[in-house]
Amino acid sequence: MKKLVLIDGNSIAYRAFFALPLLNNEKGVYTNAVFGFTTMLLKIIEEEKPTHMLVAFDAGKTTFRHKTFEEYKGGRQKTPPELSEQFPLVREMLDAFNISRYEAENYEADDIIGTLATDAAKKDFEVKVYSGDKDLLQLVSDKITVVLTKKGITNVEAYDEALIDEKYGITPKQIIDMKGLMGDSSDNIPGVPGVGEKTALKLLKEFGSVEKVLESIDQISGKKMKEKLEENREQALMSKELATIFLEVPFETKLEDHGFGDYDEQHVVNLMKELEFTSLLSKFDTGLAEEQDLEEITYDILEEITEEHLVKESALIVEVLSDHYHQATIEGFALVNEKGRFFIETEQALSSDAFVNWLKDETTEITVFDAKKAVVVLGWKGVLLNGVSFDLQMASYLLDPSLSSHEISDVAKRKAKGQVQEDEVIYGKGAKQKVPEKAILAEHLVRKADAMFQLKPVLEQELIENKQEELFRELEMPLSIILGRMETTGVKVDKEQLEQMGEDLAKRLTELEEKIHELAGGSFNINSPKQLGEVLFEKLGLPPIKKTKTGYSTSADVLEKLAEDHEIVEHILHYRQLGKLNSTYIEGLLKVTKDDTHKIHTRYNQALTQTGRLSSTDPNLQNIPIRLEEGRKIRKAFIPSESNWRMIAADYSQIELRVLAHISGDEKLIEAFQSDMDIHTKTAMDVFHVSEEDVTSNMRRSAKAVNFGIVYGISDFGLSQSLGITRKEAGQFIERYLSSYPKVKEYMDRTIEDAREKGYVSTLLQRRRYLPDITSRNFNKRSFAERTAMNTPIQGTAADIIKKAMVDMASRLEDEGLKSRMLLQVHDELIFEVPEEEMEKMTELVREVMEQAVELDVPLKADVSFGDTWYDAK
DNA sequence: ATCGCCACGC
DNA sequence: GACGTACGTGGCGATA
Repeated sequence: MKKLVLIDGNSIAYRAFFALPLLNNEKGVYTNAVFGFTTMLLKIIEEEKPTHMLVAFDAGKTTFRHKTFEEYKGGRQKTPPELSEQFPLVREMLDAFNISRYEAENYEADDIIGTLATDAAKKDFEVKVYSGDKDLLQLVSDKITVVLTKKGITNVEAYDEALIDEKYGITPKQIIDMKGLMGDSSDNIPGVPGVGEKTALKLLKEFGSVEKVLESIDQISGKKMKEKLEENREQALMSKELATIFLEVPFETKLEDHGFGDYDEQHVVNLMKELEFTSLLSKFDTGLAEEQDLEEITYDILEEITEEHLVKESALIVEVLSDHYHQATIEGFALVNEKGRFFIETEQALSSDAFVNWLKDETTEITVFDAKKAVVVLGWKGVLLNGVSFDLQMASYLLDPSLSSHEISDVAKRKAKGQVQEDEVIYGKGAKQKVPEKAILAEHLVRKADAMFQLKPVLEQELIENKQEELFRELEMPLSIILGRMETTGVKVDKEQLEQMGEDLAKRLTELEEKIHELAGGSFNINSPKQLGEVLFEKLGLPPIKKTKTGYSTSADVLEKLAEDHEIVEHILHYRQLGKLNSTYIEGLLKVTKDDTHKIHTRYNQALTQTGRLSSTDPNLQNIPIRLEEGRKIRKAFIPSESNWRMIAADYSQIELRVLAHISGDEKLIEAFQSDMDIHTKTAMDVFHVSEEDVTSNMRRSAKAVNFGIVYGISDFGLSQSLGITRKEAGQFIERYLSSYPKVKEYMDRTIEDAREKGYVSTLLQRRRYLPDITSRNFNKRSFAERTAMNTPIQGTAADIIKKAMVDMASRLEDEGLKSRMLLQVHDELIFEVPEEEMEKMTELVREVMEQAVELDVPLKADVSFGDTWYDAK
């Protein structure tokens, strides 16, 4: 069957413009509307698979409707120039896709669409109309569907007759009557004053049309309403006329001329490249095109490495495919410096004394990508890499942590230095990943090293301009080596302990499962939210409190509210809790424990979070349970790796709030920390204006939640959730907090202002986070950016501080010749394993180093504890 | 393989 | 009044 898609060009372009932030490409051309439009276009092509397509635009300013009513569309805001300038680009994009476009003097896009749609319907086409304008609903019939944008650009809703009936209770034709009565402020159609959507629909359901309503004025209840209708007879009829889409626009072309399907992909790809729509390009086969773009590169495959090749300033690739780099295979090396470009096979490299010694040399200045990975991988092979001076990934991350990729190929593209293919193109991905033949591998690695060699001075210069050089050289670079050592050291676990807990849990889970199935009156998978939802809310008839996109919500906060209604609920909560412990922690940890050493080697990602914190994977050792005793016991399995050693855990007390006190300079907060008060009690005193004795546990709980909110930048909504109060109350609460701490309020305002001016916020050690949404017209986006602006300097500075403490700690351990080892970092906490004889010294040293990491206007406080296991160090 | 839901930590 | 609301990682089930 033939299918015609008609697009209301102006409407969709407007929609895209306002839905997206004001993107521009490198040349400074605004592209957000074109981008949104193109996204929509691709979606339509993919989903509708139209045989015919046409995009209609409004032509000049006046149309035949202005003869009827001069002020038609009066009072409209002028199209922003940032949008106007994009229309030619939209047209260009349509031409690239070989899609017809049409505009006609005197007529609006609606009329063109209406004329074509009805014509096509007669010829038995299936017709889809895309717009953001409800007016078009009048066209709907059994052949014509109108798809309206809902929110954003690709979130749409398709209206057929049934849906219009469901939503409005009228037929498509009556949409015109509805507009006639209620008017349309955006088009400046007056309608009948005092009649809105509700009244219009009521009248239409009773009488059927504007004309019938006017004939039957005497039957209408309400004196006012009668008067209004009487007075505005003509206006109502005129409004209806204005809202009616004209279906006989004269065309020079035939419907058949607007076929779609044959277009030059390369043309589209080129235009998208020019506009920098990289995310959209992935849908096209650009691989070939990119390969053609690569210029030749020359290099040598080194059979013998000599001093000649090993100069001080070099870029080095240590190629490892797997992200999971512990004991991974090295695929090859590439070396680029002023002497040339070289590829070296792994065997060759590692058996060359000259090369290995060069790697070990601390005075070289090697540029790598992901220093930690290189150091760890080589470390497992017994090779030391000591001369790393520049980590390209780290530099890219510090310059802008929000970039979704810091891969060499992407940095190279961004800075237009060197030509590198993406790793995925060379190796494939997932199960299909494999190493290509030597020549291809060698060239790829050389290209990467070559790009790094060129990129290093560029990024270095940017770091200097940003005043981030010290952060880079003195903090993150040394830390990456330290983290690598921590990962390689690993932490020992008591496997038997974990296995024992696992058996215990398994038994209890079986019991709970039986109980739940019995109470439910049948067996089902408790782990499936879908099945669980059906049991709870359909079979057992409990009230569904919250819905998710795909069905009923069964989250813990929902279940807690249902606990009183049915016995089954508490068992489910318990089942969930134990199930989580068993699958994620017991089974999860056992899976990643090395068989021979019983050690776990996590990996820290040092170039990922937006705030400067680390993250940890395989396994994540930063979310081992602690809150509930049941889960906390998992920590009993983390033990020292040598006999007669113990665990030390040291955590910063309220580091974020201390940072806040420092950067805001608020006297009350500073005083509280100088006198080492319980900060939540202090907050309760200040917010509720009571003395210390009069702070109830509830007040303290609320104060704690507000402090939590300040630290994590949550919204009034977030606070209302955590305290179980209304959003309004939560909002008032936050206001009370801010008026209690005026300097904090000043800090918040100043930071937002700052972010607006500069486009980014920074931490104590000059870490940056860019916040483009801070000027967004979208309330949510803007609010989110504002909260981020306030929160990032706090959380990010805390991250800076503990990182500094780690670097200091590592040098102290070395300077003092201690055997103790730093094992883990959990955001505000450091874990060590310590020989018995160093315990006394270490407890003091750790405290001192952490508290002296930086000097603030408030003291930093670290609590140090120890025990035979991580659990006991509390 | 990828998405959605849920749950754990700070 | 919109609209969806700290940062992460991982397991599971459902779906493609």
